[in-house]
Amino acid sequence: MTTKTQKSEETRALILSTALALFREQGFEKTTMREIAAEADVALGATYYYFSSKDALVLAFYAQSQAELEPLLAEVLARKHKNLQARLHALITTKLEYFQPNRSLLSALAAHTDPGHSLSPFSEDSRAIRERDIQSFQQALDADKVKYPADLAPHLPAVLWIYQMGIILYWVYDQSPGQRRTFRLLEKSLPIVTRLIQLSTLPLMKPLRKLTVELLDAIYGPD
Amino acid sequence: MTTKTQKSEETRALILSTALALFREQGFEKTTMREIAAEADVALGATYYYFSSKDALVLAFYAQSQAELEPLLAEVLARKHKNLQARLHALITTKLEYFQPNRSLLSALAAHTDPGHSLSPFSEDSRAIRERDIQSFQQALDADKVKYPADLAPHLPAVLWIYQMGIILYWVYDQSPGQRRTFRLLEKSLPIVTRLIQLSTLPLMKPLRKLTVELLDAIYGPD
DNA sequence: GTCTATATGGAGATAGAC
DNA sequence: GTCTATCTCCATATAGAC
Repeated sequence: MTTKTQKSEETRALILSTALALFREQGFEKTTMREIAAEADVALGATYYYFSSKDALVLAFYAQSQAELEPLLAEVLARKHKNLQARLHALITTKLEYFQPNRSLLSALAAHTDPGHSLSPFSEDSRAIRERDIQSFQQALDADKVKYPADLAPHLPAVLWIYQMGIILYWVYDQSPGQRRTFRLLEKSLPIVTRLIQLSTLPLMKPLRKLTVELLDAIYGPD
Repeated sequence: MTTKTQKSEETRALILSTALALFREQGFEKTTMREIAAEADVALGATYYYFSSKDALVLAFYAQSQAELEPLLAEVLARKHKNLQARLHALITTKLEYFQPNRSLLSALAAHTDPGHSLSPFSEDSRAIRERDIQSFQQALDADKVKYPADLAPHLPAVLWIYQMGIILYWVYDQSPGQRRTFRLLEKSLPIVTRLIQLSTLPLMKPLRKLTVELLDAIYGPD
């Protein structure tokens, strides 16, 4: 049965890698399940046996990517960056570089804002991936000795994650050569984000911070 | 030929209203083009003759909605609100109320972040609608005698429009009873938005504002 | 458990009737 | 120009072979 399981694992891997190659070459929409099956030399049904839908292939890619990214991100966080801004910059650019070859595939993921859609970054299906990803921002924040306001601090990782998702979304659809608009966006927005976090500690900002925390509680709190 | 044109116009209207009714009843995804054609008593091809795709029906709905909304929004803006916050609140709630019966249909619009997809609020196809909509925020800003910083002012309508789109997106997928979470989100976020705009006039905020304007220039500027 | 052959039903395209 | 009948291709489902 080891044999069987192993053979199965190989078939699964073959189908996934074939699919990813085709997605890369022709894009997600253009590639059909029939093509994937034919190219991998299995019947169409076999493809569905391993991946219950075309979307499931993308989800598998997403999960695999996150697993491969984890050590890369850990390594990035282990480096001695001079401040939060530098760490965030390193985290985000590492991800963009990693996803570069499959940029068009990511659009299949980014295309869905509907939290009910399994491919949405906000869906239940991608919850585990999302929570791990948010964790990396927690670490980026914790690497500083600086104290963030107690009321705001618990929300910051999720806020930074949303910021990152915005950047990635922009990048996915960025048609400029080498996606240079995205990098300009990153260079311009990152200082604002970190500056705002710094400002939030000022007594003058107390009222605005209070409003912001209330807003975040409303978003993440119960109905 | 008046007859012909008129008959045609009637068929078109019939197909559109039939489609919208079905979308309302069963949702966008569940409704098939075949059903629409059958219910409207025309051949499938006729439906495609008037609307080149299922998405085109939604776009037609969007355009029609915007046309119907325009006088409503003008009326709202004509009322004497006490400040920007009140005007924005009125604008946004008016839209939400108007779209209430077709909330699920809006998800077909909101589902696409891809600016290349015609149903995206950022697409070329919806540019005219978008620009008119941004105009209403321009008017909401102009109704005040207050001067906004000259560097930031030109960007404010588009920024407020994005804020509105965020609220609408949240509303579309809000599963809480009566979408009360969205209204809480609106009550909590609107003061922050207007407060930030006020703060932006402070000399202390000059550096941050400068960064923000640079960011906006990068977003809306050329490649 | 793994996989094949075949079926279903839908979006969209098209040739041509009127 | 308006519309019908029909076709193609696709995602997905399923019965059952091995």
